[in-house]
Amino acid sequence: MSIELGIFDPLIRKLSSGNVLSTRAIEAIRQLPVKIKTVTSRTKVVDEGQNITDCYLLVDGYACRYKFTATGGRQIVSFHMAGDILDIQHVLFDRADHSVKTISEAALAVFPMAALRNLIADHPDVGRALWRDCLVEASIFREWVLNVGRRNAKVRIAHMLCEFAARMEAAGLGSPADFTLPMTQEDIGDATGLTPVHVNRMLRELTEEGSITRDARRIRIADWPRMKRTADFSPAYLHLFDRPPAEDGRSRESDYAENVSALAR
Amino acid sequence: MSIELGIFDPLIRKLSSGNVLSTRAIEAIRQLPVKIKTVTSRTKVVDEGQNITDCYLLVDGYACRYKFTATGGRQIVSFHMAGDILDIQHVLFDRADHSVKTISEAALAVFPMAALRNLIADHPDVGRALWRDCLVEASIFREWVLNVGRRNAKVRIAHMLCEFAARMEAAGLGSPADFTLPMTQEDIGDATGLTPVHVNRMLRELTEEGSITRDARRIRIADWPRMKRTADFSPAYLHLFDRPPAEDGRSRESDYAENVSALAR
DNA sequence: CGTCAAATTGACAAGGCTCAAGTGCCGTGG
DNA sequence: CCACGGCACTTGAGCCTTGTCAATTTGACG
Repeated sequence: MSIELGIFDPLIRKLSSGNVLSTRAIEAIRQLPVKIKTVTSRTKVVDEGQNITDCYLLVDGYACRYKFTATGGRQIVSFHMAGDILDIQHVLFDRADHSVKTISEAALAVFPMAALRNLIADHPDVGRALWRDCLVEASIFREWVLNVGRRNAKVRIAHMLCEFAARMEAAGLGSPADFTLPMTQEDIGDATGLTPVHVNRMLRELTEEGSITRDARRIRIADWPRMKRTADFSPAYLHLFDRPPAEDGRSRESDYAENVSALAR
Repeated sequence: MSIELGIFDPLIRKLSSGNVLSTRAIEAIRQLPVKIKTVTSRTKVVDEGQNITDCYLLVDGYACRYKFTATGGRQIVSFHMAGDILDIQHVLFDRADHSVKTISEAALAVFPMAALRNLIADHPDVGRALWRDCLVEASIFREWVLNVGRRNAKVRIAHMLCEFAARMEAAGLGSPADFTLPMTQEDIGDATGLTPVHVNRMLRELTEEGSITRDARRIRIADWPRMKRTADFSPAYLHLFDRPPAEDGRSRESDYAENVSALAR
């Protein structure tokens, strides 16, 4: 993939699902004054407490957001992939309430937050699309609270893997049949509130059951229907196939994609 | 409190913090065509999977949002108080991904979601304020993931109580010295991912240490500084005292309240 | 071929859950 | 006014899921 050409395509793709973006707005996004930065794995992008002036769009690779307890426990609160803005909340906040780092080699598009604010002021539909994206993220956070709060270790890990796979497919980065997931077992533990040791035990069980396969430190979902069942996973909360709500009283009849993948079933 | 007069005041108060709302916008909010509904405790307001056409503003009392696992485990993902819109995400979603119910007697202001959409289209500052409010909520969800994922039972419960107290003070509903919290021990368990039995044991410990007092099924925070310490609670993630970010390149010098309460320290 | 991070495995400990049996408070009906 | 019923709260005993600690193996890469 040529980085120069399609930097904003995954973002635009995402913002256009569940929303209608004007071609003017799409053009304005493409005109954002970006610099491309390529970084190694485990590079910190945002630091908790920091004042934010730049906006980071993940163009390639993977990242996560995380927080710490006073005793040093780390909790990953979300994973990110191409097309995700890593610090969108700083459009309206001045200070970071959590940190962000890459979990693989990654390419980032950096531009001034002020440019994004101006773009939103000129194009309300972009603001609406970004707001919607934040609402999807909030829905995912709710599911994570449920996941960590009420599911046991195996289900919890399986659910996290399913969600990541579903989001990757939705982002056009692969199909569940042949996923390889980028995170380490420690990352999985930090995301699910478990120790890496116990993650390892549960991954072994999932492997023995035939739900996943593992080689070269990469996890692959081998049996999606089975995995989905053990994971208690139903992707409605990702709002991937929602229609845009009617703008006002009138209901809007669009040729909205009935393109419901295997994931949604 | 006269319900007829001040229905929207807590909401407007909240939206005006960290944002500048025009007087026109405030007037438009006050003109929303509402019906007041008073309901008993444990009344369902929104049901998962439901199509949403109405918007519910909590005027008085308390509510929570929750989800279930396949095995029937309930997880509360947030608590709400006067001034909170209970289903704001349905401005942009057509389908509820979780349920909402009251946890006390409550008064609700109901109006068509379409009216809110029109209001936002006419007043971008209202949209921005609501977006910001959703971002604060997302930040709270992140903290809950951390809380449930990485803190032990006692700290977890203490943290949840501190957060609720801080939000109540910010909403003008009392000061930490004399809070009474509305939720049952089962609610606390469902919010923290614990069983009610274990919640009871931890509350006893917190009581014996002098952090809280309890009578007539109400919990009161007795020693705020101590409680804050055991809870690992620092309220930055609530974004209560953030300044509004500069709209564009220019930095904005407003007489923004330096009114930092005991909670922030 | 040495180094380092990630993964793996075992033995043991413990935090939190389950089950079970109460107690206390409060509203309701007789 | 009192008895009853229901719900929330309490408490104890034993178990189980997950954590802790420690040692070892594997794989990637210079």
